[in-house]
Amino acid sequence: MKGTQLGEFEELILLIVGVLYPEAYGLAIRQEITGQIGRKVAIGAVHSALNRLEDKGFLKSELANATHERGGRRKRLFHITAAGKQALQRNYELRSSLWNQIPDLAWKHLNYDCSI
Amino acid sequence: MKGTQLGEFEELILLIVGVLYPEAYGLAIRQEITGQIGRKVAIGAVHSALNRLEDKGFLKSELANATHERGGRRKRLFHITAAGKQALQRNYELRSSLWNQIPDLAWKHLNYDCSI
DNA sequence: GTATATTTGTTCTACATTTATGAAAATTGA
DNA sequence: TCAATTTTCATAAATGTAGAACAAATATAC
Repeated sequence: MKGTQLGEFEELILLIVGVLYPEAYGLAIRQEITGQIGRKVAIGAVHSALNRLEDKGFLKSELANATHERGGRRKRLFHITAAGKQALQRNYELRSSLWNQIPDLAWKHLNYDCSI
Repeated sequence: MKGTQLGEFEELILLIVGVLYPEAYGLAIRQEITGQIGRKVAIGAVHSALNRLEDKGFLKSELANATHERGGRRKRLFHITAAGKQALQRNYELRSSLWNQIPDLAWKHLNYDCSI
């Protein structure tokens, strides 16, 4: 992948930023992944994906003002750019197209529980 | 990703193996990617993805008999396993679900061509 | 017929990018 | 200062990318 391509994890993060808008920031995104999707990831993985996505122009971010809660470093809130939305749509269309091109024949052999 | 996850390129290869069934082998897959999809990849990239997919249990392969064409070496023909189909479907459903959870609000700001 | 070239295809090796992990550092309210 | 929250950083592992080396078959020249 060379810069403009969207990795598997990156696509997941991009979608979740959309779902969580306008409260999409590192830790909340991680919670969504572990809680809703049931996949365990470290916080660092999330942030490195967020940074790459911003470098590629699929996300933008700004620092939010401090909240009135105890503790709490300022959050970096992310949102999807037009390019990000376009990348998601392009991926969706490509996969749909390929999926529809798969002949029924390709699934037939799955019914027989043979070893090959 | 820990062994069972499907990478972006791996998912593409998996789909194309389905499309090309039962004539899915290294070079044909590469031609489909460059010709139909317009993405340039080296033949080594295709084979390493195929090998990983077979290791993960998403593909199986067998050696076909040699053809009577010029240079017709035996091909290694791939086909999707039940686990492979399941992985594709799971990915599809996860992305559809997330996409539908994105509030309209998340796209509103794209209409204004502002810098943030 | 046999040696050599040509074509088709896979395997091997090396390296780049993405994903993964957890500890350390930074910022904020009390 | 202290405790809470969030990001940043260093590092390792998995995935993606590239092309040369190797193998096996047919074609062609002699």
